Amino acid sequence: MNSTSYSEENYLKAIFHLGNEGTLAVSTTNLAKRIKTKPSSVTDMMQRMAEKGLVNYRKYKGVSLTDLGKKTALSIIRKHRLWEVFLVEKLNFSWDEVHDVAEQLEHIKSEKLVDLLDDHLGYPQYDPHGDPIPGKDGNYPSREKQLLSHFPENAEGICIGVKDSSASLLKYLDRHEISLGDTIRLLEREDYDNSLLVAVGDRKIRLSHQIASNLYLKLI
Amino acid sequence: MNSTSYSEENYLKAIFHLGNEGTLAVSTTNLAKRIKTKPSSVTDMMQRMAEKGLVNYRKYKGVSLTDLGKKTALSIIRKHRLWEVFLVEKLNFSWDEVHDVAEQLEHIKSEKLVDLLDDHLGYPQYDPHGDPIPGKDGNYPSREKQLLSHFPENAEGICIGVKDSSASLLKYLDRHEISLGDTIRLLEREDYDNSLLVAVGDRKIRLSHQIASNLYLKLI
DNA sequence: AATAATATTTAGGCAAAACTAAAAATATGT
DNA sequence: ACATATTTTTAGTTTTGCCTAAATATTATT
Repeated sequence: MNSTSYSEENYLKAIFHLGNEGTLAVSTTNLAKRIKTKPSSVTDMMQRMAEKGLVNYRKYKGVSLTDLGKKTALSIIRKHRLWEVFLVEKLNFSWDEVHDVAEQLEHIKSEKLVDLLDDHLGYPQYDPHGDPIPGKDGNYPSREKQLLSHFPENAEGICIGVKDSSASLLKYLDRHEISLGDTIRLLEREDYDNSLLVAVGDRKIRLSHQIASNLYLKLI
Repeated sequence: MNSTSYSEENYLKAIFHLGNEGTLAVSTTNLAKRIKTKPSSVTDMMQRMAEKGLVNYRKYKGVSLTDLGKKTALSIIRKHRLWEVFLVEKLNFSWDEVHDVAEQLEHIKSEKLVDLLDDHLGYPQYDPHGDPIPGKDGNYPSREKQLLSHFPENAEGICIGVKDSSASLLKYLDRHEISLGDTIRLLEREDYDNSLLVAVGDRKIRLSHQIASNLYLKLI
């Protein structure tokens, strides 16, 4: 069995993140933006990855992950997040410097390494950004809540909490009439500043990344 | 400046190890054997790496490292050995399982990572196999002793100690009339079983890898 | 429903790093 | 020193992952 390449793994991860945990189909253009490459390169890659059984690809219809693809994506995300914990907790990286290094470390191939690292860290459930770490079996430890900033486009959720529970954040939400229990749909992500256009009930509101990365929603 | 690729880094390491710490010229055939590739591929690569200023290459005359090449090689060896220490001391890998994983980890690019790792490990001087860890500046901490098994072909040294000081090893050496202070020259390395043909004084002896990796010599 | 705009795919190429087969240079044996 | 053997290089391909430009589908507009 020829195992997945560095590039393939990055595609799997991107598809997983863009397509609401790998179930929705993702367009080649969106993938291209995410991977920072051209749509034609994506098409090319998707055709090869479909051959390998990693993705479901239908011309002009986008891609989604196969079971194998999803399993592989989860194992990479698992590695990424475990390494992030290691970097912050053991090496004293600050949480915002971690990403680029973890992006490299996640591709190291050794099951034993991951298992021993997991053990060494005490089987953490969340990474330094609060994102859940998939288990060895690929199961997410309770997919209850997710940051609005991590939502895929068009996903909908119910507001169930905040990450930073400072008075100023709560006041902000109050002023904009966003309360726990509200249904929020992500309409559009602005690449430039990472702000989000969301629908709260029937109102459309633009939220900064700052806000969105502090709002926990439960996917519906 | 475009930084060194995964492949290039492996070539640098190989040249360093084959050519008595990067000063001697190394033949393309020997390099090919080491890298497990074909001589023609090596020639190809050497021409491109010479362009980049990493090696000195003269047609039919072999290659050696430039200062830049040597500096880069040392930084990779530094990373490799630091990771080995990490794997054994922090994750409880056994010393013989470490190599393949360290081979991958050594290519992670992040100066901060290496520095913090070094700190986390308490600035170790030797890796789990007893090989010295180059410092940030590329200096070896005393090149006094080196395992016979790490010798390049035709290098000569004086036997100054053993790594495993068990009775059985010492008896073996006694029986074969090898004593501290003897001058030993490595004549030939057998790829198949890693055994070595050496000259002790004017006698030629074949030593198993097992033995050679427990004999410390001082290079002369 | 026809046309314009946008998204996606095809076709043809390029660079890295490998390969094989053949040519050229160096080394060896007598 | 000369023929032969070995080593090294060149030339021509392959695969991976990307690119641009052109062709084709799909979606949106009126």
